[in-house]
Amino acid sequence: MAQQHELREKGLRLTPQRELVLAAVRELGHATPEEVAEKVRQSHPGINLSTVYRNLETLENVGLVQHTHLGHGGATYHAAEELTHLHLVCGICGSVGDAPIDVAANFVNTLADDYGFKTDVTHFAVYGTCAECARNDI
Amino acid sequence: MAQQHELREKGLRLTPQRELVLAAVRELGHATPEEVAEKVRQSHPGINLSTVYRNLETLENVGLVQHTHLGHGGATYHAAEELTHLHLVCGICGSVGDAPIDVAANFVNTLADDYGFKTDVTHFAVYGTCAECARNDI
DNA sequence: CTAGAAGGTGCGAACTTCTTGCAACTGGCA
DNA sequence: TGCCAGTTGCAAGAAGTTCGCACCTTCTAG
Repeated sequence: MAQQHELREKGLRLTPQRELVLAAVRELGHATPEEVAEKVRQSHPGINLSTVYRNLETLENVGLVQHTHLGHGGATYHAAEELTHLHLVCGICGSVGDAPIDVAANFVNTLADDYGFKTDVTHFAVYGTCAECARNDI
Repeated sequence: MAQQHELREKGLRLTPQRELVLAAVRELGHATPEEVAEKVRQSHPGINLSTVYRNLETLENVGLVQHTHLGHGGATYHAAEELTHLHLVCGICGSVGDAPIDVAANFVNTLADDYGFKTDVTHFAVYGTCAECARNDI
């Protein structure tokens, strides 16, 4: 498995829990710590929530996952490979849609040129109303 | 005072606590509930945190204030009048800068046209690195 | 193949932040 | 002036996250 090397290469020890947490994040796309824990428990019921939190933090430190704030309270984690799109969070139904990064390229460049602000596009959620809710609402 | 009318006009009862909460939000620009509470306590020490939370919620319902997610955990509140700019949150120093809404106009239009997504520009924080930290970091 | 050190895990307790129930109080209207 | 609904303060409670500590597992070296 290439996956094993991934962790080892980062100087991490290869534990079942760690592999499971990483696999869960990848499978879920984006998930809260608790969702990750729930997913992991399907194959490894005894895993502790603290362990999930610690592993998410560890994996984030080595760049394999990353967290984003999707609005309400807690952070949401993604696999690093998936950070190629923006998140469109609907304030009404709570759904999270995707859009390719380049729709924001212009915006990012403007901020960089005019304000010297280096935007981390993958980290911010775009808040608003999704197409479906907009249709129902009006 | 016009401020009194504001609250009355919205069908709210005029209490000292409520006025103070609104005044605090306006004065602080953007603040967490706890910061608002702290501010209010300078002139009215006995105020309860619950009261601040409830008033922020009430004021938001009538459109006098609004909350935004600036990243870590809790919500941040603004006076409605101030929602004419974006928030540029620096992930390193934590500072919150401003930029006029129109820098995002293009971006917003693209999302609306291509995805039917109605972006609430004032609600989302733009995450990244501010000019100062970018300078120190590189 | 085995033993030891470093690192990781589980568990429980503590924290922080925010919410809720309830009794007492107060602003606004008649 | 007096009543009623809306508000407040207090305290308990829920949710999400972190921390300390003892035990266990992985990896390295011999």
